[in-house]
Amino acid sequence: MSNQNITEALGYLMFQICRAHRNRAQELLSELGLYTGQEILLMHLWEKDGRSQSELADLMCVQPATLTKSIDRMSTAGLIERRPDPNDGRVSRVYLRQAGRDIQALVEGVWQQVEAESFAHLTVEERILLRRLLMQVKQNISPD
Amino acid sequence: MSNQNITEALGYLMFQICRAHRNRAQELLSELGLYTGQEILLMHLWEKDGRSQSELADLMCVQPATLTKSIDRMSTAGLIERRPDPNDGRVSRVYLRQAGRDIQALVEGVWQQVEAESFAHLTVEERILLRRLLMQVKQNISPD
DNA sequence: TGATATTGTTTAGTCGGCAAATAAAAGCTG
DNA sequence: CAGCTTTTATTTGCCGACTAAACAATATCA
Repeated sequence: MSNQNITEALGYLMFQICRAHRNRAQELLSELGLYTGQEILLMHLWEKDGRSQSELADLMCVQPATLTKSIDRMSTAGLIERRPDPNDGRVSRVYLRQAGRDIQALVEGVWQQVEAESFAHLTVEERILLRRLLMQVKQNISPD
Repeated sequence: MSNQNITEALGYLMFQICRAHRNRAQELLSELGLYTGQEILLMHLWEKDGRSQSELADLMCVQPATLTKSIDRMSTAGLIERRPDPNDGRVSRVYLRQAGRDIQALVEGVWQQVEAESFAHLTVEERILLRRLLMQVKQNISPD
């Protein structure tokens, strides 16, 4: 119970898996001209276009300052664009451009592939169980 | 089975947990003057002092270039120091300095605290099960 | 109405990561 | 032994992430 060694912590195990997951996703996403994390932003726009930056920051659990630079780069790349909110001069809303829409299927394919690789050799029951356990962990640690 | 939506992927769930875990650890480690990831390097030195950089890179699943800069900063901070290997002119070995030894108990305390917070409300059986499932995922995705 | 919060975004600086190119030392091989 | 290959570490440059601070626009309230 009192694991002195960090190496044996469940948190460290998850840390290693997430890094491997990220590296594998990056390997495939780089072929689409994307960097890690950019597909998450696109995903939220595919779900609902024209979100404000603070809205995106909340959804992505990221600081607003992180988004500013990322949106700059993705705008330069032609994936998205900023447009000021007509009703509130403070907020700037983020909209998909055509290039950002066009890669949706490819990006989702990448995620499905990595998902399949990661959770191979697990039965359906085990996946359901894993999801239930992880949901509990998320509730424990997320500042809801 | 064919989850179109990335939000519902198990990989995304783990991604969110890892970020929350990292942020929580960072919050506590910053009080010790450490940045995220530095405690992992120290951990491997506490286990065995004087490791080479390539050895550390393997253990940490990190590129050598990442370590170079991190070791620079941690050396400046007085936590560790580089010493050339007497038998092989290529390798430089990393040794703990006193400040790096002194914070071991504090850092391990932080990890135990975050571990306890993260995996609260899970029975012993559930933790064992979670570990088994995660080990399988790690084997799937890690380039052993 | 006018002074004071509050909210949304940006800027500057730092850190952990990566890839690609480079340099230096050791190992191998004919 | 000379030449090629492999291993080890560094440099450069970029991206995602953070904090702290600044700035601009809207809300709030006396």
